[in-house]
Parts: sequence; C-alpha cells; structure tokens
Amino acid sequence: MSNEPTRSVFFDKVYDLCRQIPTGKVATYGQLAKLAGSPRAARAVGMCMKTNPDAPRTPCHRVVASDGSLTGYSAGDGVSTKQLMLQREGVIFNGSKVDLQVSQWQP
DNA sequence: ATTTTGACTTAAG
DNA sequence: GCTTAAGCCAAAA
Repeated sequence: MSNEPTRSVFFDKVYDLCRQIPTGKVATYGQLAKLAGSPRAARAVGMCMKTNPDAPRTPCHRVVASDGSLTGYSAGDGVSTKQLMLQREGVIFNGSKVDLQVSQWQP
C-alpha cells in the first residue's frame, strides 16, 4: 500500500538517487537530473528538495552545485552547517567548495 | 490552463 | 575572478 503516493517519476528518482549517494560523497544537481532522466532539469531537482521537507529521508546535504559550491540549504546556519556536515562525513573541501575531483559521487 | 518561481548550468562581458 | 544574461525543467499558485 502506498501510503506515500508518488508525486512524480522525476521526484521519486531524485529522492532515490539522493539516498544512493554514499557517505563521504556528493553529487551535483545536474548529475542527479541526468540520472533522474532529464540532463537539463538541474533546477527542477533543487526545487524539489526545497519544496519537499524530506530532510531526514533525503540527504539533500550531499547535493552541491556543479562546481562544488554549496547552494541553498535553509537549515542550521545554512551552507555552513551543510559544509560542516559534509566534512564530518568525510567529504574533502577545498576552501569553501567541495573537491569534486575526490568527493563527487560516481555511479 | 497560464504564469511565476526556484537549492541550476553555461556562456559571454 | 566576478557579474549579467539566457536557457531549461518541473512543480506550485
């Protein structure tokens, strides 16, 4: 029984992908969008996170911008909390950005 | 059904 | 290196 109706295939895939991101790794919006079925829906991906408070369910903090910068995140101190959380999970940061060369999720 | 917005991305100045 | 512009997708009003 689906107590939680599928909002849309796109949403569902994005959420699923977020949960597939291993600890210590990060994915970009464009990457999730591509994996979700639309390589140009990066904006839609980010919007879905914000419009859906699935925080504990979807580790949206593992999702960063294409160049490793942390964007959005309206929890805690914002990107600061997000950054610290990622560092704590083992993600390598290069200054104020994620080192995608090392910590970007590779499906 | 139409319009607006939004946690994006890429290109150009 | 940073700012501005345009393009693209999907959901919410």
